[in-house]
Amino acid sequence: MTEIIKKNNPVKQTRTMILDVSAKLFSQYGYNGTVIRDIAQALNMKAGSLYYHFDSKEQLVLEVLTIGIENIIDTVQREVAALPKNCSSKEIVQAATKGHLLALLEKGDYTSTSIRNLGQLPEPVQAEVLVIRDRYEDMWRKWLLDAQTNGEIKANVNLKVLRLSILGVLNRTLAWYKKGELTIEEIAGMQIGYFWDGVSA
Amino acid sequence: MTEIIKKNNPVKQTRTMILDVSAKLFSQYGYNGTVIRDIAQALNMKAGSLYYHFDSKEQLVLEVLTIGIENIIDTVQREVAALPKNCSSKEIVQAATKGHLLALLEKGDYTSTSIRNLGQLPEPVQAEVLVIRDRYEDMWRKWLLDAQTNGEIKANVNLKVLRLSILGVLNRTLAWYKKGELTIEEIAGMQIGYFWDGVSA
DNA sequence: GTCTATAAGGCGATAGAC
DNA sequence: GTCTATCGCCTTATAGAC
Repeated sequence: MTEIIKKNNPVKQTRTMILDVSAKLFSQYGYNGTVIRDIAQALNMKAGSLYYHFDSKEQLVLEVLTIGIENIIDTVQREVAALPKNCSSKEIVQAATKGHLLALLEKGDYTSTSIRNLGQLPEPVQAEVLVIRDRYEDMWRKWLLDAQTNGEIKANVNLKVLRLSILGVLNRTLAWYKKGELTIEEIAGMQIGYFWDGVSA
Repeated sequence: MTEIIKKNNPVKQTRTMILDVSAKLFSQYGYNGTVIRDIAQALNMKAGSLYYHFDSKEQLVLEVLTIGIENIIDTVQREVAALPKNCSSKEIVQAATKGHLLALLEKGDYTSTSIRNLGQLPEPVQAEVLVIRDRYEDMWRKWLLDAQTNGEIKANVNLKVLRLSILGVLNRTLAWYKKGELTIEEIAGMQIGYFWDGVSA
């Protein structure tokens, strides 16, 4: 089923390729649905060999998740940092949205596992991931609070529900996005547009 | 871990209690993370006994998922049917939203499995569930098209992205909803309010 | 209907050869 | 670094007693 990719990538380090394949399989079949033998087979290796690079399956998934979330944070921060000074809150939120979707949909194997299945992972993994995720949500808390403070967002809007709704829309995009139909920029523009300006005539 | 519930429910049929417990465990730990022994233990039964009621684990999860989606459809249709004639599209969408969240958050064990983990289930199960889910999405397609046709939704809004975004917000609510903070009606009102009228001042 | 017992195979992980 | 071989445990499912 899963093609063998090791021989086609003689440059990449084995450790990195194990992470890539693990991310892909975890993302597709879940943590409990992915077995060490599948990961090894996709790399044309034997199961036992992976334990030279990783202590356990649990450590492997934790590393995949950590890379995924930090990837989102980096991409979002880069998009926001590229904005001109004195831009509006809407522009910041739009840039953050684009960054979030870019990381999620283009390098999605690493990120989607934590979004779809965090609750099914071993407890210690959940705890570590939640620390990083909370750091990320703090960034959104700040942007939305700024927007309400400076008057761009109505005073009676519940910022917690708004933040969770925006991130909900973005994360759920994973469930239906198909490459080639709409660009990520187009989707980001529509999604924030609907929240910001509404859809009513 | 999971409490034993059989003796406390002498009335309910065993088959129904197996479904209830399975839904709860599948929803929490996923299909591959839930083992037959856990389901049996929660009912103070032995694993082998379940096979008197169900042919296989696969058939069991299929039944849970089918009940879940049909539960959403029924609840949504009831909420919409309770509206007065000649109501606006916004009222219909709001009622559907309330119904969706009611089914999802209050009887969520049955519904959340298919939303969180459909892609990780056995192929035949996925195929059957998608048929019912598509029937449900057709209802939303119609309501949103009506809304755009009668002028309530701006002509340039992409209805597909809007539908997937709305359902995305609703389904993702599972990931953060906590009983007691906000009522389901309040959340439904905010979420559709943000989409419909926007949040900008 | 539920039990005990067990089949038949899959799982994560380890040890030691190369 | 990767292999072979295997340990000990867990998994779904079945057979037959009660």
